[in-house]
Amino acid sequence: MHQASGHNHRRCIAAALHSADRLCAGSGTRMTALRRKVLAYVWRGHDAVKAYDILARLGGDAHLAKPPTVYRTLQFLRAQGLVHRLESLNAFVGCPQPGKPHEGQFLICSRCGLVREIHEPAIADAVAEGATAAGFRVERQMVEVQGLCAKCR
Amino acid sequence: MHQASGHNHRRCIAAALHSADRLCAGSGTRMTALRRKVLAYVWRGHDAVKAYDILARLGGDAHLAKPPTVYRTLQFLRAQGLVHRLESLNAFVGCPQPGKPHEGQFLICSRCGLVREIHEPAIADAVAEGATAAGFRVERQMVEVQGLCAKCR
DNA sequence: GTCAGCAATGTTATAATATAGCGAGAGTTC
DNA sequence: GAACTCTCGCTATATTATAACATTGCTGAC
Ligand SMILES: [Zn+2]
Ligand SMILES: [Zn+2]
Ligand SMILES: [Zn+2]
Ligand SMILES: [Zn+2]
Repeated sequence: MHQASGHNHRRCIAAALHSADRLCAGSGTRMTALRRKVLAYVWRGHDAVKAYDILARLGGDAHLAKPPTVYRTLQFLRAQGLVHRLESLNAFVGCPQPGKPHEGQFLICSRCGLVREIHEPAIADAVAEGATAAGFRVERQMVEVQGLCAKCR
Repeated sequence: MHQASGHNHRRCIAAALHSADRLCAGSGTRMTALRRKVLAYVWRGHDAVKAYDILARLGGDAHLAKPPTVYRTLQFLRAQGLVHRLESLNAFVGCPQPGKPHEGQFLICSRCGLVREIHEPAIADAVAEGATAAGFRVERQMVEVQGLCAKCR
């Protein structure tokens, strides 16, 4: 787990859970205990989480959860915009600014695992322009950058 | 398989195999029959190929290939720059301009499967700038766009 | 030529990631 | 409380990928 030092991470978790309540209330969906538990675990740090790690965690509670439980829950959280999937890692990360649909870009530290989500219009615009120039109509952008974070350089 | 109409696809395959010969000769590696066969199959069209489809194809030749054979061969081809991996599809596609290391961007048609590789410095630059602004040192960029190609729009 | 060395491929087993399909339970509505 | 629907459990299976070791076969020194 990556725990960025110099900040009170409990606030990150609390903020994520609060956003979840707000979003679910707004969309008529339910923020159940299971979903809350999974979201909290995704937010255990600022790195990406594997589905089977969540599974093991839930299983540890003596419930012995099965894969569909985790994947369904993750799908729900993604649909609410609370969690993103990192395609290059087959892993999941909490969205720090859920609520508004966005084209995020992800910076992934290959040393400590930190995942930082940024929203640079310049990137999204450049991608959109490049695709349009090639005759493509963009539905979804996936931008993931592997590298070293400020602390690990 | 996606076969873009209006072009002689045999030339695409021949060009890929020729590039492979040239690159291997230049790097002191061997373009073996197996590698040639896999590369030719990756180039059976302009869409992405799954590892286990390659496996089935090789197995069809009565050799019954095993997964490591395919993954090792793909790894070799990727190392030579002849093939790219599409992270969002868990699939592979031939590089139309191998030989020079490049930060490619991939446009993936969600209807017909066509994969088009572009090289827009504007995209790579925007990503590099965004990452640098966030304190990251970039090692590898992954840009994949899902959408509709010109024919499918 | 032949033999040592190394690159390539074969083989077995297993790990890691993900979904289909159906049924039971719980909250909501009327 | 009966009907409805969303949620969750559960079994099974599909898909993607790697570890570890054995064997084959090319290549270059001699
Ligand atoms: Zn935090
Ligand atoms: Zn986000
Ligand atoms: Zn072609
Ligand atoms: Zn390329």
